[in-house]
Amino acid sequence: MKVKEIAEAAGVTPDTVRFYTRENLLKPSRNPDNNYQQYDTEDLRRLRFARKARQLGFSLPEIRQILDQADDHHSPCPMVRDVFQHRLAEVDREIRELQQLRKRMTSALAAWQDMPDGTPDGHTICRLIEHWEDPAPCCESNEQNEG
Amino acid sequence: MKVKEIAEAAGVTPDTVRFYTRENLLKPSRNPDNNYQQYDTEDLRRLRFARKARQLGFSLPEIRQILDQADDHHSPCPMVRDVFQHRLAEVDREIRELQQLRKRMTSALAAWQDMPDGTPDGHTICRLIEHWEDPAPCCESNEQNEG
DNA sequence: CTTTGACCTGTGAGTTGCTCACAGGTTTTA
DNA sequence: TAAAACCTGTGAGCAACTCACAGGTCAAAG
Repeated sequence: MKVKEIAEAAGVTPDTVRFYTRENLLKPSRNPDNNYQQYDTEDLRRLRFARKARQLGFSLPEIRQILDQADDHHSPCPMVRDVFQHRLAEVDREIRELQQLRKRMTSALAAWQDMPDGTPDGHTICRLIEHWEDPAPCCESNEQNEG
Repeated sequence: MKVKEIAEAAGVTPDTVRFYTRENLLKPSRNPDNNYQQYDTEDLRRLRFARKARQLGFSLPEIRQILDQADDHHSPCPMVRDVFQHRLAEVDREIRELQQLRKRMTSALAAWQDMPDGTPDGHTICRLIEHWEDPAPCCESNEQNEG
C-alpha cells in the first residue's frame, strides 16, 4: 500500500503516516521502481495499534517502546499496564487543574458583571484582571511557576 | 530592578522574565554601565498582570494585545470580556474531552482485570490495546484525526 | 590583587504530536 | 501531451516556557 492508501485504511492523514514513519513507528519497504514507500498489513496493524494506544493516552515514545518490545518477542503488556496507571493519575490531575481554572474563570466572570470597564490611566491596565484575586495561594510553599 | 529581583517580586523564574522580555511583554531600559536590563515598577505591574491573566487562561499573544491596547490608551476590558467567553467555552470542551479519555481509560482498565498478558506471536502486539474497542465512533462523519 | 561564586547577557534548542509548506519527481487521467 | 493527483524528504510552526552554553560583570573573601 502507498501512503494515502494506508492512511485511509487507518483513518488518519497521509501526513500522520509520514510522521509515524519518520518516527520509526512504521517501517515500510521501498518500491525499487520509483522509491515509493510500501506498507503491508503488518504496518497497518501497527498503525491501528498506535492510534488506539494514542486514544488511550499513550505517548509516541511509549508506543514505540511497546512496538519494539513486541518486535523482540517480549510481552509489552506488563509495561502497558504499568504506564497506564501513571497516565490515569496524570489525567486525573489535569482534569482537576482544568476544573480549578474553570472555577477561577466563572468566579471572575461573576465578579465582572457589575464592574465598569474603565480607561487606562497609567496606573491601571485592565482592572477586571488586576482587581481579581487568585483564591489559591495557601499551602504549598513553592512560590515559583507551577509546571 | 535586575532580572532576578523582578522575578522574585513577581514569583516567577528569571527565565520567565527573560522570555517575556524577548516576547515584548516587558520593555526594560538598560543600565549604560553594564548593559544589564533595568526593570521599573511599571514592568513589575505588567509582569504581575500577565501572570494573573495567564492564570485566568489568557494566552501570551492575547496578553500582549491587552497590554498594547492599554499602552495606546484604549480600554482593553471589552476585548478581555470577549476573549474570556471563548476561553471558558474552550476550557469546558477540554474538560469534557479529558473526562471522556478518563472514561475510556477506566473502562479499559476494568476490562484488563482478568485478561492474560500473552506473548507477541507475530499476529498480536498487545491484546490489551488491540482488543479494546473505542466506544466512540458514532455520529460525525469526519474520519480523520480530531484536532 | 586575585579568585570564587553568583549573577548578568543573548541565543538556540528541546518539549508534544502532529500539520503545513516547499520543491521537485512519478503516475494516472483526459 | 499536458494537467491533476499523487509521491519524496525536509524544515518550520504551534505554546509557553525551560535548559544549556559561552562569555561578561560584580561583590566579597583570601
